[in-house]
Amino acid sequence: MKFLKIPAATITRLSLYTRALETLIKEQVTVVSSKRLAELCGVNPAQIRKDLAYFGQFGVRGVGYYVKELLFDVKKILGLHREWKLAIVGVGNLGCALVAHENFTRQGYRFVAAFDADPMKIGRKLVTGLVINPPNEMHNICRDKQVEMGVICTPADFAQDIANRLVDAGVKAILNFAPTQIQAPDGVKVENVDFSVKLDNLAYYLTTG
Amino acid sequence: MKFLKIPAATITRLSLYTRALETLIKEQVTVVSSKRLAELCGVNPAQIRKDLAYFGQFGVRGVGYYVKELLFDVKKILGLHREWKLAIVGVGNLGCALVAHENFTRQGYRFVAAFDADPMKIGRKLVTGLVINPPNEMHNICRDKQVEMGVICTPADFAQDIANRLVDAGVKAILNFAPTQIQAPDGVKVENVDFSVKLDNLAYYLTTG
DNA sequence: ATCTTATTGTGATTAGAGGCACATGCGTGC
DNA sequence: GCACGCATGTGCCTCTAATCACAATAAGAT
Repeated sequence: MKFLKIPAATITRLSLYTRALETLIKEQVTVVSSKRLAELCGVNPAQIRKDLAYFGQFGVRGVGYYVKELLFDVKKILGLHREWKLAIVGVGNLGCALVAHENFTRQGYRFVAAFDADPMKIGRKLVTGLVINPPNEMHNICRDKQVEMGVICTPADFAQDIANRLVDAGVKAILNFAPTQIQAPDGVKVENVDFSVKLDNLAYYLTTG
Repeated sequence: MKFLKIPAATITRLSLYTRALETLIKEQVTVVSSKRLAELCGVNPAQIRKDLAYFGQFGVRGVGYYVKELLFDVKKILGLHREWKLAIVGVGNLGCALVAHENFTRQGYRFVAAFDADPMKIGRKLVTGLVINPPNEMHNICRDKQVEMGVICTPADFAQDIANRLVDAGVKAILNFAPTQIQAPDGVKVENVDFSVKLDNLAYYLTTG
């Protein structure tokens, strides 16, 4: 396949594939067809084949895909073959929950720093043993601990300021849970986890059918 | 404008617009152009005008949109002019955090029931005063309290079972935080909040540039 | 009253993603 | 060793969504 720009949706689906493949491994399935995998992920079989085709040839014609191999390859494509160092900013209810959450721990995502503006919290430890630091130390600590991703769990009003600080500290990827749009310079990727938007979608659906 | 099927992406953006409009109201701005609003939301101005055009004419040519009016209209479109009754299932760290979170409380989303399978938790109260019930009472309680949306915060393995119970209890909209794909019958809308996928996106971005 | 300026609403255009369908090629059975 | 069946890889087509560009039109200035 020629060298093409890869759709963001493809990357998102690759992530879905890894989960389905992990499930298959648990069930001791060794080979899977695009048809079967498609059912598990709720997508079109051709879609799967095309997504994979962006990165090479992973299947065997007449057979399918070897589950373990494919999982390895897809993880490698996504960059999940290594550990990632994260910092959490805003250690309220949600922030604490995330630090301990399986979605992070399952793969190689590790929190190595925590920040909060609340003076009452500074110096305290999270359940993981992580010490909470004040935001003004973000620059030094993040560089020190080589933080690669920042997770923002502050109220919306502070999110942009925190994002700026993270960028300043050399962080190139931000996961934003605050319900607001964050501006970041080129070269910094922001992903929003916006459940208020999802809720509104549901409300609309229920309202109109 | 003719009667057309409305893209899901449009609804998602409408939700973004409401947030930007609320910010503008706080800043006492009374009129806004599609250009300005587009900047705030990070989208194309024509996109905004077209999104709105699906539902009618809301602007004044040569002037722009009256912020307060537009916010009212868009909220009405999304169904945010009324209260919505939710149930939370899975009251771990994340579940607890969500029940108290501003994203839900800000608009008219109200938790009226909570469920968890852990016998240690049943009968206890959340910070909001909500009593935790066992899953087998879901059917009766949800119908009793007229729950309209269900929020799933269980581990992935239980998510599908819980979804089935919610559907059985007459719930027509599900917000799923578990990292797994949920099957639901026609007429039931499922939205996934999947931060493990978002993380993987960031990992990919950092890996390949 | 008319002209100017600003901004909407929308038809036309472009871009892009998803799905179909078939040729390709691997493995198995005879 | 050959033929058959099956699932991949991929060119092509379709459909949808985003963007452009302009005509319509409202407010304010002259």
